Amino acid sequence: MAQGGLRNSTDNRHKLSAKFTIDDRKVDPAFSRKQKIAEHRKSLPIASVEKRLADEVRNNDTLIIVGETGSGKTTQLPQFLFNAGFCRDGKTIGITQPRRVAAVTVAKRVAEECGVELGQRVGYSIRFEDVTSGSTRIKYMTDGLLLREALLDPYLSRYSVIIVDEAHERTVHTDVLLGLLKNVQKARSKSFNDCLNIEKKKENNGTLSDKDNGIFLKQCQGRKFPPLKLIIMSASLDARGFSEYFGGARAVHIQGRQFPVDIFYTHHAEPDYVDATLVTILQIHLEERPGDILVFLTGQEEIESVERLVKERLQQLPEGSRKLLTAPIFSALPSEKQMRVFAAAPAGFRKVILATNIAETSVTIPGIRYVIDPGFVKARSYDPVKGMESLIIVPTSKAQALQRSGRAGREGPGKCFRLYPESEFEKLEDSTKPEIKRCNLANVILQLKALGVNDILGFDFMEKPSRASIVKSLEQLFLLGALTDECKLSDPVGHQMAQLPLDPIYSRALILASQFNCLEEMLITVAMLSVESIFYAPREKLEEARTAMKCFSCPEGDHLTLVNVYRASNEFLEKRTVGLSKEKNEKILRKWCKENFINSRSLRHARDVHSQIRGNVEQMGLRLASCGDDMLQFCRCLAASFFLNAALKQPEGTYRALASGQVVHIHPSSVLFQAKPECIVFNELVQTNHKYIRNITKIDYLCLWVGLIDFRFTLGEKRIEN
DNA sequence: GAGCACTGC
Repeated sequence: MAQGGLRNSTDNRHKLSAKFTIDDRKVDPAFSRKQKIAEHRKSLPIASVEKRLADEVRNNDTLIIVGETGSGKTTQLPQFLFNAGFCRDGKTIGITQPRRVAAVTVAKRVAEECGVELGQRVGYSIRFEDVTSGSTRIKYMTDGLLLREALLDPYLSRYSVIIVDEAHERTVHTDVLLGLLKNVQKARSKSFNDCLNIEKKKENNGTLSDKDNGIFLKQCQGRKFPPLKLIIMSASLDARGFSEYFGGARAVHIQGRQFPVDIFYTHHAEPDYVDATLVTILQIHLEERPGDILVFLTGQEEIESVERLVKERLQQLPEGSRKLLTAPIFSALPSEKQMRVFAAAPAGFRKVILATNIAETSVTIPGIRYVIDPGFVKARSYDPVKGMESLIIVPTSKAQALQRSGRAGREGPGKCFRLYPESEFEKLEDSTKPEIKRCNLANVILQLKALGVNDILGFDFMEKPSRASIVKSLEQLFLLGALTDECKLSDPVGHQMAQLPLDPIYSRALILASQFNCLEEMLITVAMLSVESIFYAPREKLEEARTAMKCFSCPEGDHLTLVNVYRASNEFLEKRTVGLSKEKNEKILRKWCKENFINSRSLRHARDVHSQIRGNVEQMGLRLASCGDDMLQFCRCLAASFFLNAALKQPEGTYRALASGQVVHIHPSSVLFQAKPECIVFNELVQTNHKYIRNITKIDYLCLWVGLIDFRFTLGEKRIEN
């Protein structure tokens, strides 16, 4: 099997692959591809420790693996465990990823390496897409999806091993999952030991006490669960936190394969990092050897302004030095435009990619040799007292700076220019604050309650959110009717809300809408509110975009405007695409979106969410009716669901949010930006330059009270039932 | 007068 011996060093890898490239011409391409894959697998740093790793997993119920970039841990470890017999008895190895793309691409790669069809032995499962079957033994999935699975199968009984990958990113889902897995692991070992004891007793004297029987039935339901093996994989060098959390679990380190990256710092702090960025881009372009540049900026506005400035400065250079192309990338950019960053620059040209932190982890761009890191990031934080989120620009952490510089060493040696002095680097936080400590917890709490965790304040989080934050979210859930006076999930409202993959306030709106006879409209509304920016207005076509938006705009506000967009897209599809293939359909819809300045990725996502949620509410038996032209009915329902987000106009034209008393401004993207009605409900409050409220609908002041009374009535009803 | 990045049976 190991022909030519196992070689790990980078040099050998290059020699081997070069040799096989030449041989390709003579042999069957499929065969040579197989050979190449086999050689690649053997060359990975992790390959030489296959047996050791399998032993470690066999001997430790929990294992922390620190694997540097390029170690091959994500693709190889599940295969090693499969080969070592961890899937006997039809059990599955589950690997979670924070992002959908990663789950899909890794699963495809591993299926190919195993030489099996995707969805058979190797598969993936993400929202809207399940490519697994009864024979799937290696299953890649998003961490959010595994959390949802736990609602149905609290012991996660089909899994023998669960691998939590990219745990260092510390997303909310990862953190909740870690706490949950810790409990599942405990419960499964207990059930296993109890079963063993009971079986021993049976063998010895054939009698069982009632207590034993109770445990046997309750915990094992007639079968014993084998202990759950847990593997936490992280790319951060510090495994201590994970190890301590899992009771001093063993940690192993796997070397990576990265090319060296030289780090440069400035001598002094830069007063204007945008200007410093500009100077550095041009300096690299004029003085360094060929290779593309990746620049990390904080947001769309900054990216667009740097792009403009680069173009201006280039005009001042001699003609021969102007061969520099800019390519922006950020999440809200339509996919067609995002694709431009992946296209190679024409011969003689250098490409400079201006990116948000989307390029830190989510997308990998080939050809990068230089990274410019001004050292800032736009981050979300949450103030539980004000109930307000904010998006503010803050310095990166050390780990983030490291991740960014690593982007220059994917294909060869690179350089990273940090636009701050080395002394400043030392002052940075080691790692970014986990998301769970800076977001609204209503959703997390609802999920935990549904999983049977009643004492949220006592839940064993790796890093516990503040008491204030937990209490605020409990209060919000109570006000929405999801929790009873005893802080238990209410029946049926709380259980229904937990079942819906939506923000609790949206779930509540859907349940109310079935009583207001406008569930059809509310379904569309929450689907559209659940996705990122439906409208896309590039700076250079702002006027055109505004005109396009007017066609959909509804005087009542943004919610019904979104409904109009959704319905218009539906009508368009029904008229134009009868009998066309799915691909043609997609294409023609993308064209329609472009003409109407709508982000087709967002609309597509909203359509997926809509069809999923419609299935959910139908299953719950909610009444799917339309209010037709009776806008008042819809607005009353909005008022009743979003009463926590009501605001009143003040004499100066600003608004006061009723729940928190804060002064807020209508976001300029709202159709009501100029109309300024007296009484409104809003979808979200986010502080950027101002405290902005987004997605707003005008309501009658009376509606708000009627809504509140309706709400109290239903709450009262619920109490009586309880 | 303006939108970091992810995710959900």
